[in-house]
This record gives sequence, C-alpha cells and structure tokens, in this order.
Amino acid sequence: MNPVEVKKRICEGRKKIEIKLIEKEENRQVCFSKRRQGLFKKASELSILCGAEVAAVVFSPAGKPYFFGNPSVDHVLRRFLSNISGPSDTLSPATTNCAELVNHDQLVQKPFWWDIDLHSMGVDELREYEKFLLEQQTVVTQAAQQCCFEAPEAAMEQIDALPHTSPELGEADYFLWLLQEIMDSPDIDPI
Amino acid sequence: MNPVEVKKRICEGRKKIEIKLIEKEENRQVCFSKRRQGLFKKASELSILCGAEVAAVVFSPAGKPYFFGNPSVDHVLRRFLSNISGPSDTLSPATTNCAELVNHDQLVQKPFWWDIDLHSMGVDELREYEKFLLEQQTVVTQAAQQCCFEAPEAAMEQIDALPHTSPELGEADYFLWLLQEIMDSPDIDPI
DNA sequence: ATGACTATAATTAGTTT
DNA sequence: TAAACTAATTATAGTCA
Repeated sequence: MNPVEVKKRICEGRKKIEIKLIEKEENRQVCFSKRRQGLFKKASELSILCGAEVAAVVFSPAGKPYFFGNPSVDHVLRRFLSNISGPSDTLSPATTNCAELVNHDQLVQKPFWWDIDLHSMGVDELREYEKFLLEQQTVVTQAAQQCCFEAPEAAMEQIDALPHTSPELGEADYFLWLLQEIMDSPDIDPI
Repeated sequence: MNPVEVKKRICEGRKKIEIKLIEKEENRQVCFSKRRQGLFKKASELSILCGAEVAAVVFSPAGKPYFFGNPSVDHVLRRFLSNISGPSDTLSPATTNCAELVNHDQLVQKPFWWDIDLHSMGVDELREYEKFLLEQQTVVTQAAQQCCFEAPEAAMEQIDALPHTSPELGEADYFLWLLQEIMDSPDIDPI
C-alpha cells in the first residue's frame, strides 16, 4: 500500500453532511457537544468584537440547560423581555399587542430567583454566603484542573473568551455558571 | 504590475484577527452583520442536527434587537425562566428546607433541582444546602443521563436559518419578528 | 448599506488511540 | 468514555462592484 493510500485510510477528514436530525444517538450526542461549544464561542466573539450584548440558551435533547451571556444572561434577557413587553413611547401599540399575544405576565413579572437581596442579609448571613461561594469556587477550580489537560495558555484563552467565568462575573451569573460546571463534572469529588 | 501582484491586491484573503473590540466603527458594523448571521446559522444547525432547543438574543451596539429561536424564542425562554424561577407544585421555595429537599423524589427528576430560594435561607440552611448540593452531584447527573431523548420534533424541516422570517412563523414569534422589523426600519411609522 | 468575491482562518465529521 | 488527530467543509476579513 502506497503512502497516499495509508494517509487516506488514517483520516478521511470532515465530510459534508446534510442538515437534518442525526440518526445515530451517539453521533448526535458528540455533535451536540462540539457544536454547542462552537456556538458559545461564536457568541463570545461576536460580543467582544462588536461590543454587542448576546445571550444564548440551549437545551440538549435530554433537557440539560446550557447558556452563555455577555454581559450576562440575566441582563440580556431582561432587556429583551422589557423590550417586547414594556411600555414604549414610540412603539406603544405594537408592544401592547405583543404583550397580550405572547402573554408574558409570568415571564416578565416573576423575579429571578438569583436576585438575592444582599442588603437584607445580616452580617452573619453575608459572611456565610461569601464563604459558601468561595467553597463552591474551590470545587469548580478543582474540577477545571482535573477535567482540563489543556496548556495553561489555551485554558486562559478559553476563560477570557467566556466572560461568565471571569472574576468580574456578577454574583448572579457566577452562581449559574457554577451550577452548570458542577452538573457538567460528575466525576469530580467535591472538596 | 504583473498578474500575481494584481491578484494579491484584489484579495488578501481572511486575516487572523485578535478577539477584541474592533476600533473602526464601519468595520465593526460589517463584522456584526456577518457574524450575527453566522451565529444564527450555527444555532439553527445545532437545533436541527441534534434536536436541541436553542434561543439566541443579540443586541447590536446601537441597541437593535435580533433573535433566533427553535422551536421559538418564546418557547425556549419560557422553559429557561420557568425552570430557574418558576414555582413547583410540590416545592415551596420560601418554606422548603434542605431536609425536605433531600427526601423529595422529584428532585432528581428535575434538571433544575436548585429551584431554591437562597434568600430565604438562614445560615444553617445555607450550610445544609451546600452539603446537600455536593452530595447530590452524582445522583443528579446520573438521573440526567437516564433521561430519555424526547421525540425529536425539531427534526421537522426548518425553513431557513432565520425561521422568524418565515410565513409559517408562530403567532408569538411573528410579533417578535414584527417588532424586530419595526425597530430595523425607524422611518416606518409603526402601527 | 448590500452583495459578491477570494484566500485564508476556523470549525468539525470521521477516525484513531 | 473521552481525547487527539486529520483533512474537508465552512466562515469570514478585506476588497471591490
């Protein structure tokens, strides 16, 4: 067998695929994982390059939630929902109809559960909550170290590319991200 | 000038760019338009190929909203928001303590088992919840893995990378699309 | 602003380990 | 089960019509 044939056999490269539901469950799962990462990366690049606010929410076929947001999912969705349901000086009739048809009453008025009112906490509660977050951060850090064998550079690039993993992350999204991390890393022994 | 040089001048091809805010306003605008389309196309392909539910919301730097959703933005955001903020028939967030949560069967069946009002927790409850959170990691993940794939309704042919521009558009998304159109055409007097 | 073009960068389907 | 690999496909920065 000549070298060309050998190389051919080793890897046929990417094949053009039709955009329709992938039949084989295993392939579908792998594809979902790869493309979800790709989608979030694209979303991140768009927000950074163009200064845009982007939110992406994905449910896997199994019902697992994934999300990306810059500056945060909470921020973008709030803006979006207020846009389509809130009163507007210039778009009043249209938005009124929109609010009626979409029936966003629950959607808009219900407070997000992560709107934790820090001011209402006592000192002890605040300290405890802070401790709680720090401990959770340790878990996530360990998980990341165990799960990610990438070069530090690549890891840092990835972290930079995903704003919800940055230290500047708001409290609300940090917690969401943390839960996502935990659910994504079942094999990690916490603390 | 020889042909090679001419060809060079005509198109230098794509250049590698650093992921940071594009300084020149015009370039940023063009990039936004192109990449927004690319993002929505990726989102569409992900939902079709893998039977996933995907929503993406983008605000341009000028504040114009764009969105993509399969089966609809409304559907995905409702699912997302209800899962993270919605009440449970059996779990009362304000009064549920961790002991009750631990023993609750539904907990492992719901992907959003963290449907808990942290704000209402005292120190002890927070600590207990932390412990519970970590202990239940494996259980929850296993439960998630056991979830059966839903009938992939998303397999149905998607009209386009931008379904909200289609006539078959659902009522809710039609209004969202309408709003988008209106905001894209400030010169047109919105009804 | 909008679309077409081109060459390069980036993504990813299939394979191997 | 997952990670690395390879190469074909896809996305897109820059340019021009």
